[in-house]
Amino acid sequence: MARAPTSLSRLDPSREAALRELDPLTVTKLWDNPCWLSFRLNFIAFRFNDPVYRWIETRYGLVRPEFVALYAVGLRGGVAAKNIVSSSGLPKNTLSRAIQKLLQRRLLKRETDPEDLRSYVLALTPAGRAIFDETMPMMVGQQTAMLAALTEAEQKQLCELMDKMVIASPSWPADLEPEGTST
Amino acid sequence: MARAPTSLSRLDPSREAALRELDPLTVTKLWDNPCWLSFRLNFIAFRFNDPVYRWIETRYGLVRPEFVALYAVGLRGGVAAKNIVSSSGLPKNTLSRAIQKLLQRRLLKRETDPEDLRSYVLALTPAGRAIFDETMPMMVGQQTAMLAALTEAEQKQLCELMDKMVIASPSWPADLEPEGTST
DNA sequence: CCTATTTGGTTCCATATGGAACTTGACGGT
DNA sequence: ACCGTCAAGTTCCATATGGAACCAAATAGG
Repeated sequence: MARAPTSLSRLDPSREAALRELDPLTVTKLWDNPCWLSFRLNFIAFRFNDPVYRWIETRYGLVRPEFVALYAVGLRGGVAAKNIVSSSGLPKNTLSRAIQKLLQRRLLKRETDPEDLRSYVLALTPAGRAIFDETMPMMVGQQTAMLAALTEAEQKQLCELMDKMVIASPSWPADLEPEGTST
Repeated sequence: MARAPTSLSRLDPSREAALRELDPLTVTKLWDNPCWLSFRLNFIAFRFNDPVYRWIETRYGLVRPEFVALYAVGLRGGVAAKNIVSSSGLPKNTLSRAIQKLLQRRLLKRETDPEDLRSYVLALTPAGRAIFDETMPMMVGQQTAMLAALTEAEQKQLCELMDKMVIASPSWPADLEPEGTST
């Protein structure tokens, strides 16, 4: 598979239009790149993340890791920082700071976990919940816009395919050998 | 669509296994999150980017924006910095620095573009090409591992669905209104 | 042509980031 | 009960990052 499976297959007019809109290098990365998966993932994710985080930043002054934390707690109250760390991939000190900021701004509250005195159980304050409730429709809206090119059935397919991958993810290599370090 | 279309549908054993492997908050973000698309994209992309960039960093001492530039030029020689900027979403000063570093290390060479004297045409040196040629199989390998959970047909489907989205991308909102700023 | 505006690339500087060390509590083995 | 190891969260500090100003060349428009 030297190029993406859909490399230069059909030259329909909508594709032509897209090619004209996009930078030539972007076109190469998307359609003439053996690593089509990662580039398309990053491309689509970026088109979501970038406007969404900019909106949140200008509207609430919340920087990305802060919103990550707020969103996580909004989605599932009672979590601890470590959960947010392992679900987000952000370093733990970055999240520690983000949580401090949210505590200062009274968007988050926390109390020590009686099960483990090192750990804290996090919850949204009403103010935090208000932000969560306001951002959610915006994010869903962006998602809907991005999925609009697909039919309902295709959206379901996409969801299920990603689902399969996610379920298989524990078996993916998380560390690549530094070369020839075979067992 | 209050949760992901595949929320808690089938409770097959492979899913059970995945649920046990993953942090409970990750599970919530993946399967009980109205914004399933963005989280799954980021999740899968992260599982690719993180090991790949760590490998490159430890092996060649190339940091992410540096490798982004090197890879871009490897994929399509003769591009300029601006192309890399617009295809990667990285800020232009970050890329300027990355390119400087690659020039110093003689992985990249450049000459002023006769068409536009402000601009430079970039190309890989043999040393740069060597790195490109070595990293490519590793990246393709990681991609293959990640796609292994899908059948050939499903891989094709996934590729085509992402293709459709990418083609539609120029019509997605790139800036979200700061609220109620209707036309 | 000459000026006004835009664009490719670089530089400046305040700030965010993340590795590593640290503190305190949990846990396993003896 | 005691010690070594590990894990949750914080702090330290060197470095990366990215907005904004900048320079030089291109392009537009009178």
